[in-house]
Amino acid sequence: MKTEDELRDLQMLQYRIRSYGPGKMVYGAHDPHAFVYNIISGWVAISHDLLDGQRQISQFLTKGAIFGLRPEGLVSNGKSAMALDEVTVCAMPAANLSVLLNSHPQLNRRLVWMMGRESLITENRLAFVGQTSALTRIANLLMELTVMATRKLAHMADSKIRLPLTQSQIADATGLTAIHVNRMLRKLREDRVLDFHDGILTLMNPDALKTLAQLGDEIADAWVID
Amino acid sequence: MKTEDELRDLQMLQYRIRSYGPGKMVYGAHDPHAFVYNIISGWVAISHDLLDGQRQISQFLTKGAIFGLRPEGLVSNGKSAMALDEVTVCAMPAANLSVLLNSHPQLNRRLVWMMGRESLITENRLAFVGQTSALTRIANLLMELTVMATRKLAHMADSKIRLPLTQSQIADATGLTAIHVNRMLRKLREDRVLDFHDGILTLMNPDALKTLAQLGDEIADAWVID
DNA sequence: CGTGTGTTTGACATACCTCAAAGTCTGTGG
DNA sequence: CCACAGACTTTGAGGTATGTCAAACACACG
Repeated sequence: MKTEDELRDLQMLQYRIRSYGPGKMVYGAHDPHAFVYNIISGWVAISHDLLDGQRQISQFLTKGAIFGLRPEGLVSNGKSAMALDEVTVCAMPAANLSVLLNSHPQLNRRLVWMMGRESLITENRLAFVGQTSALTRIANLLMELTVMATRKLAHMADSKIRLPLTQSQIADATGLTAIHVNRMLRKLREDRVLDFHDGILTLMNPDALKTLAQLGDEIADAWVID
Repeated sequence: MKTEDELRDLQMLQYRIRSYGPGKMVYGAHDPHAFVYNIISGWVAISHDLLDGQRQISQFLTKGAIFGLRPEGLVSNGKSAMALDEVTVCAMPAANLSVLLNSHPQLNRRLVWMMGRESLITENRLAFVGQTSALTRIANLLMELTVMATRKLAHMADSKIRLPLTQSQIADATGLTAIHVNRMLRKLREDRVLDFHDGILTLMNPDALKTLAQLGDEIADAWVID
């Protein structure tokens, strides 16, 4: 199912279009979140806050992604969604969605697919954060974001891609400190693999990056929303 | 929906009951997995293998959990499911399941709930692996498994719980080495917090453990399958 | 012109890993 | 019954990847 069809279905709901500037929260860690969101444009980061104030970014989302959904009866406290750049979303009351799901098997299947995709991506991130070096984690994350942004895996040398991230956000996603992320980005630049600067990623050597990122072919499929 | 009702529904499928001994693979990293499984008894570990042979355990599952499900069209290579003790599962062809889902909204909702629950748990693990110390990661994992096994959060001092895990498996789940897990377990024993020995966890000081594990109340709800 | 956020760099500290070796227990075959 | 191998655990010594602390720089914003 294409995004356009999906959006048409969503018009049967009391949806609202909302926009958020960079750094604005779509929902906060302790908000009762009664809405489900579909990204129309821009980047959103979903993060999970721990009791001592540490933050783990679990996902980066872009156009077509759905977020804010929760299992009924479970409170997922400590989760928040932040706009990374200028973001436009379609927000609808969660209650209305569950009604629609029963009558629209297509939409239901789409939703199940999205949730499964999300799981794959999160488990992939977990595996890298748990098992690999700082350099590999960063390389893998940048590959993920690149594929999400461009919706393709292969890139020519010196391609430039806009990724509206700070080094600090890369740190929160990879389980590193911003300072160490900075050191690793410097090393990647010195090794002529990539240059990440002011939200612009330059792929100096895409093949080297793919190797460093320990990229399996399969996961890249999940990064692309068709 | 209770497990009994669900099992009754599953009888409409060509399900098969299968058993696996400790260490046996329910499915391997490169198997085409055509089945979906529902655990009747025992523990199963789901893990994600990286290219260089590293392994990350992303979930531990017990009675009532569903696994083996994948988003249509996405190959999730490198994932495997291993029996930790004597495991009995109900296996059904994935194709049959999707037919049933359309006709049984109850089952469909249950499945969506399970997937959401799974996501919460994996994101929680990611946050701990990415952001916390070895001691906290281990404490948090042991709390998770304890709650899954007993289906309740509170425990009296010196309660004993059977958790059929090796230190090496704890290491694979927490992103540590088995050697370091051993050292941390020794420290927990010396600090009279817990003792983990031959698959038996003794909660010497449950409150101290809960604090160490940085346990939020909400996530515990997701650990219990009702 | 000051304040804040993000980046960059250096010196130093440490949590965790690696390597090495011995100990325990179980199962197996002679 | 003994010898052996294999999985898991335990401990020590030493190394290193990453974190911490400190300071300066750049840039945007009011």
